[in-house]
Amino acid sequence: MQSFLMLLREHGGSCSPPAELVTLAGRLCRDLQDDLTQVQPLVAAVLASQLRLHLLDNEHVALVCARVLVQQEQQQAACRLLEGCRVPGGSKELVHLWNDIHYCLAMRRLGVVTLSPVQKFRCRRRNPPPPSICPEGPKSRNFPREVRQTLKDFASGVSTNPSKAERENLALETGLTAEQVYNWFANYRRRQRSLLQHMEPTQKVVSEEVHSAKERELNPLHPSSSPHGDSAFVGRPQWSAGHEEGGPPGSLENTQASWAPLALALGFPGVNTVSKPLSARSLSGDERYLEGSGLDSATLSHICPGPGLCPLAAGSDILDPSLAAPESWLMSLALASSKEVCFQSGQTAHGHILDSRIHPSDTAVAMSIASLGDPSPAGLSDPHNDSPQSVCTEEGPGPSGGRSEMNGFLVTQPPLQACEFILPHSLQDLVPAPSAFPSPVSASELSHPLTSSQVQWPDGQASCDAFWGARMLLEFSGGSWGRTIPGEPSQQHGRSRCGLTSCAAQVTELYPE
DNA sequence: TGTGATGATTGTGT
DNA sequence: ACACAATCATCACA
Repeated sequence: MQSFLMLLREHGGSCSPPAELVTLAGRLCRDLQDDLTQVQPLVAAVLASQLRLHLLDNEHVALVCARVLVQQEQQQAACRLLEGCRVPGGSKELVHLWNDIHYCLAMRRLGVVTLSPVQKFRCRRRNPPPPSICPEGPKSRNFPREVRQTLKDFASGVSTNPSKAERENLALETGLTAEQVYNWFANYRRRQRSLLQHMEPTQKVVSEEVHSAKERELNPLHPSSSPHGDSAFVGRPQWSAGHEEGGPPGSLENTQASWAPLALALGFPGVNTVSKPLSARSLSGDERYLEGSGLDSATLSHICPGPGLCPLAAGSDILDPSLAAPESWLMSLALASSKEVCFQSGQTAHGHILDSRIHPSDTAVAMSIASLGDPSPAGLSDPHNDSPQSVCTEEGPGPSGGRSEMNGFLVTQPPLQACEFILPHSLQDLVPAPSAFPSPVSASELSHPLTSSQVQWPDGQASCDAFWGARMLLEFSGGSWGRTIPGEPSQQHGRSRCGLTSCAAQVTELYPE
């Protein structure tokens, strides 16, 4: 201290201090910053010196001098000091002190001894730190819009529960830390759950449907098994337990596939089911396949010829026998394996064929709607115009140009490959495999949620498959699904996120020529 | 200024 | 290490 004071006197008249003097002042202030009484002579000498502006450019010197001024009730002088210094790169501690000074002034003005967090925040907003100590200016605490969009896209398209590797990738992609990515998804999951709880009525409708579907499986004669038993679902395809009677599962004539098992597989209540560890296996794949699909071995041999088809290779405890719908069961199966499952679930009442593929090992979600009847690049013409029975209804006006936006998802590339196998609802309903499928549209093209008006909803008599396709599109895009049936007071609607971890799905709705 | 959204932190349980 | 709930602090917006 003494040597510093001597050195300061020596160079007091010069226009710039030697580096040694500044370094010494900084070190003294850093070492003595917790003892303002001891450092007071230094502060007095610095503030009285012509070299003070140079010395105050040192963070520690400025901090100590401002603190001493505050201690002496000279808040305004402390603020002028902080405004006058030029600390390279700024200083968090100086900003902190700046804020503390203004909290103090605000408390005096308000006659209170403490400020609420909001009051502090508004105090900071009214008194932003000067560029001298915060050159970059106040920055938003929120992540940039693009970053949040990236995270949202991943959450709605791939998984709300990314693996460590996925989080690290996202961190690289967004410039966040892996911890921030982790926090974001934790908050996201929590807030989605909270949101769903607030949407209790909707959730209730869906869960009731799940319940009644299970009941119908157990007891086909149960009153609720009537397709018209629930006004909320009038006109909606229903699942019946046709395969329980030993026959093929659900022919189109007398049975319609169920939403409920699909909901289980797609992530309504079933998210946990699908995301359980895949290691535990108690049944062989064959056993599981038979048990889960409800299909007999003859049917199996008919539907399992395709390369890459996994069912017999993958048994897993994640499979819930209640997921008896072939589609949902296969989806579970695909998750249990690391291979691709491709299945085509049948033809709808309007001749629509829904093809679905699951690519568990792919982290991207791709999906497309294709029109085999219109393979032109235009692909954008509406294939549904030829289907007068199809109705496209919505709860309100969709976004302008919504239809064409939907068309934007119609595949414009020529069909590429043959489908690998067909899973009919019954052997009688077996539909000849289309010769080709289009390639999927990149997930990035689904970066915004679709609306109900942007997918083709089949009419109320159509098979579940077409509903499923439409709904999957909405859900994979992060949108909610909704459908109003003309003449019916109630709506079908819901919101869910696909719970397919590290899984990509392609849903292709095809129209035979 | 009130309010809802958002990011982070902490504590608990597995 | 992770999931989760509760909570806090911060922020944008009406």
